[in-house]
Amino acid sequence: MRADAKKNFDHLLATARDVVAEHGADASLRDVARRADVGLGTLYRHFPTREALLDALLRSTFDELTAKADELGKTSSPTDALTIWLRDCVAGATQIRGITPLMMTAMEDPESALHASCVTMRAAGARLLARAQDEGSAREDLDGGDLFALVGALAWLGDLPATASRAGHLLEVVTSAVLTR
Amino acid sequence: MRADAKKNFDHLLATARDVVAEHGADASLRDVARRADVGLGTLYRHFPTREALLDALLRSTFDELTAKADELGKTSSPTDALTIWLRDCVAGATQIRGITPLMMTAMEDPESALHASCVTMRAAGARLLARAQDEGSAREDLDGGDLFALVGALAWLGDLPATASRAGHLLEVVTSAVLTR
DNA sequence: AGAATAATCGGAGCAGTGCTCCGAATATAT
DNA sequence: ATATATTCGGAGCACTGCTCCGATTATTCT
Repeated sequence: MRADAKKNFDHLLATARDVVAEHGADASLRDVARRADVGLGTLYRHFPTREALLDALLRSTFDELTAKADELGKTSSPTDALTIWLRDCVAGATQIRGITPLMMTAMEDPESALHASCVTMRAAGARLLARAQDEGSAREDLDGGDLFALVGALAWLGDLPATASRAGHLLEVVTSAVLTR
Repeated sequence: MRADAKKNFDHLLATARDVVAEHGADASLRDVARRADVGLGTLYRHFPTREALLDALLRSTFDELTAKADELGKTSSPTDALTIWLRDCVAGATQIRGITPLMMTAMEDPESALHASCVTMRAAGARLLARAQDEGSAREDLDGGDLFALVGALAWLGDLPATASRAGHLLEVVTSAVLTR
């Protein structure tokens, strides 16, 4: 990678973080390029799709979440592990406003740049869920996809002004529905 | 209202129903006007905002839902009433793909054409919830807004291809969390 | 009936979007 | 210093929501 290319890449990423923090996941890509003092073509070469850009912004968060799932699976009780991980997961997805629809869509689209991260996270959650189910402390009629859907829905509520303030409480309610004791 | 105006109004509404069924709530309004063989200005005069158009499409459904809530409040047990109404409510909101974000936003914006309908529905749900709470069969730490949020989130899941098939089941899970026995 | 009027129509126009494409600029290798 | 391969940047296309206003037409009045 050429030196100037890397410079632009890094600068774009940093600028994108700001712009996305302000305007959410549907932020204008033109705006990102403008504020990074870079041509639109440059942005699109480094990040061919919006998903690619968002993936670059979220990759570290997502990796931490899957790592944390595995760690919790060893150090905490099945119930605690699920509770904590669900909370962190929702918090992670709430990092970027408006990303939940993209994540859910990416689940079914192998071409999406977000696909891999999402599938990995779903699997990590599924392991925690299975552990709790084996112990008898989680509903049997749920799978990893269901858990992911619930996380997405709760993160979605956290994004909306009308429901953001209650999202935390609703997370508790839903968690209590997943757990059987 | 002039005769030609009424003709266009009705025709626009019918066309909008088709287009929205195909492309969801973010359908191109230009497209609606085109397919109705009507100028763009005509569409915007009859329906100044997208919300106004969607409200016209959903008004009857919403009215039926609030009516049904009141009826269920008299004829069914608190538990049954809530269960049935939640199901119908989600089904109603799933009628138009992508309308849930608009509904949630409308809750907080008195200017929105959808505001009135949404507030009325929330109130209807709140009454059913309160009845169940009085009987001790619903969680005490929920209010009408929470119920509305949960309905919205479930309808949202019903809209997404990745989760649509499990939305029905997740509705059961959430319902069981709202009800305490 | 014919004319005056007021309501309605329809689309040009503006500012914005995502995305592509390619000539110009430039970093790197020779 | 020259040649080459990469990278740059923005013009351009097709679309969007939305406004505005001259032309058209239904209705009313004489």
